Amino acid sequence: MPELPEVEVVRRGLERGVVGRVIDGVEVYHPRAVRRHAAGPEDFAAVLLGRTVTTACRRGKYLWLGLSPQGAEAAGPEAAGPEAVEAAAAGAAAAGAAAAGAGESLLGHLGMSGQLLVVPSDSPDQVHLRVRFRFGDGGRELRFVDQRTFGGLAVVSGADLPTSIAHIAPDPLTADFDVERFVDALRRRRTGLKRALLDQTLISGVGNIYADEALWAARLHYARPTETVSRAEANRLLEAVRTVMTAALAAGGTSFDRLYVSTEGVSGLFERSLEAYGREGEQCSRCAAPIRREAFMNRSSYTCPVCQPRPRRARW
DNA sequence: AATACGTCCTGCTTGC
DNA sequence: TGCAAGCAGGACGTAT
Repeated sequence: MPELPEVEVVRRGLERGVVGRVIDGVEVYHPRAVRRHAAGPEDFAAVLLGRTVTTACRRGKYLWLGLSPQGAEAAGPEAAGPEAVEAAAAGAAAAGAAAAGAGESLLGHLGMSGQLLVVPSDSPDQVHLRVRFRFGDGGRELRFVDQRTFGGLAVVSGADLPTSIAHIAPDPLTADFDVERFVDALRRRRTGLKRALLDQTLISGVGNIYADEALWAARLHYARPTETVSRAEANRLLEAVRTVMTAALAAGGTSFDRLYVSTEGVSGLFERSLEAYGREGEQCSRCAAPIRREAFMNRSSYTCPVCQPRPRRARW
């Protein structure tokens, strides 16, 4: 299931594989894949034609491709190569608010099983191929493949940060993540600790796997009421989130159920490094107690019953 | 306002 | 053997 590290691997693949290229063909095979595109599948395909991909960005689990203005003379791949990327990055940093909201982007979310693949045009169609993008250079095409169709694509306003995801909090791997702000906001909540971690308006990019891994690393139980979490514990938890995600990114992500792959179709190797998630009955690497699985929020939570004792006052 | 929960979706696994 | 229930779970709309 793609969370921040997996989405970042995909973003990097898109940066290498499609930035600087001109879209000249779009085919939507399943309308649900573009349900967030308000104007419908036909408009989705039409509005992308002739646009150059200028950037590949990410916040939390969302990723988006910056698009050259509609109707602008299509720049050749050479003209809109790395220079365009640098210009966009510099513009975002320097112009700040002035650049925010301007322009359009192809926004995507992988959901549970979404894949963005950059593959040769003559490679066989995937069973769950939902959208195909061809490029003017005739090179490899971009394919959105999604078995469970929880993911989706849409053309939206905003290039710096699409307006439709302005409610998504910064993610903990960005340099300007405000630690104090996060700690304060977490401790003001009145909910369980894992619920808070999974709330993308508080901190983005954390899903079920890395929430369990970070809680295990920080020796905290998922049902700890947030108002009882000390500043030190909150900082420890955030540090654990960063550590586990950084390690996962270095390993190419976690491919727990083989539905997550990079743009090249490669699985990540972090599954073998998981300490809690998916390890029910196996020994905790710290204390040898068997890892416990419990139903929680209609999904599973894995904890070490010794390292992560259930709080007397539990909240979930 | 803030928090909680049902719903969407498909394919693999489990159990009778 | 075959069928059905269970399970995986991110984000959003709705309910409280």
